[in-house]
Amino acid sequence: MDAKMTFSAQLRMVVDNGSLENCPVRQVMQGIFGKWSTLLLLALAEKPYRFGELRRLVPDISQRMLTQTLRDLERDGYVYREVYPTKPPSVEYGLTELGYSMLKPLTGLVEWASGNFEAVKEARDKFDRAG
Amino acid sequence: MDAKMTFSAQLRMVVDNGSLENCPVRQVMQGIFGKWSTLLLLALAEKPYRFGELRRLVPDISQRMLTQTLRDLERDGYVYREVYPTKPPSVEYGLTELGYSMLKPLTGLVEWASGNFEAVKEARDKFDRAG
DNA sequence: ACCGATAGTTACGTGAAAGGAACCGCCATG
DNA sequence: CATGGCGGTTCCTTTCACGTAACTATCGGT
Repeated sequence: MDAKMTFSAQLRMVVDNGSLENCPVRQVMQGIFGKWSTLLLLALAEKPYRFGELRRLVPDISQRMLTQTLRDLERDGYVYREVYPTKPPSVEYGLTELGYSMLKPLTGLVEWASGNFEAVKEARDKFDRAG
Repeated sequence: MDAKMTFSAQLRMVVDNGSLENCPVRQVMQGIFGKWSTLLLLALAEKPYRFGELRRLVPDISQRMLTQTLRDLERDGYVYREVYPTKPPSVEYGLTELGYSMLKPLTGLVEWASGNFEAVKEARDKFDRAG
């Protein structure tokens, strides 16, 4: 659906629907732009992981933020959570179809960022020097 | 450059480079994910606008946030700012080449969000009902 | 009896981001 | 002479995302 939209059509999607607070695009994007969301989605894109594996894979994340971010991603339907009744119980996280589908445009952005951060860095330095 | 990257290669881009604080991908993405950034970039994609025109186009933004967001986008090289010595002086904002280049992957995400917010909404409702 | 690993939850604190309101200089118009 | 539009800046407050630390429960091993 909506295969190609003009910029102004997209703008209207973002800006309309009454107040901006209720804007559907904003509501979806906010769930993706958390500090750890992209990182975890990329990790899970490779293969499903268990909670502890994710902790070791992303050492800077706290236990609390890992739980919370995974819950948020699960709530939005990007990630599934499966509990195996082993002892001690193990919990597997992985991407849903919706998650994979969303990851495609998201990785487009990640690739752009990793390919262009030099240009952005230069722009920043130039701007700051012009001060 | 980096035409195709595996997920794990992307993950390494995000997670490596020593501490996450210095991660280049994160540094670039944070400049894009502000509350008003996407909205303004989409607006400027249509055509250059003056400060006051942008205010009227995005009525919910405060003067302060409009100035600040435009400055941030200018600093990162996505937006140019041109002052015309009319009276009173008028200031035009528009996308740079870098801005247009970044907007392509970004609109991919916006299109995904506008096409799939129903699915996300359903996932949220289902999750919340399951309690 | 105690320690570590599993996968969390709860309470509390903090800094960055965002919002609100007022103020600024300049000029043109009524 | 003062009012309004232009393009901001400054100060103050609030909100929220994120962080730290401690606590939970169950089981296996030593």
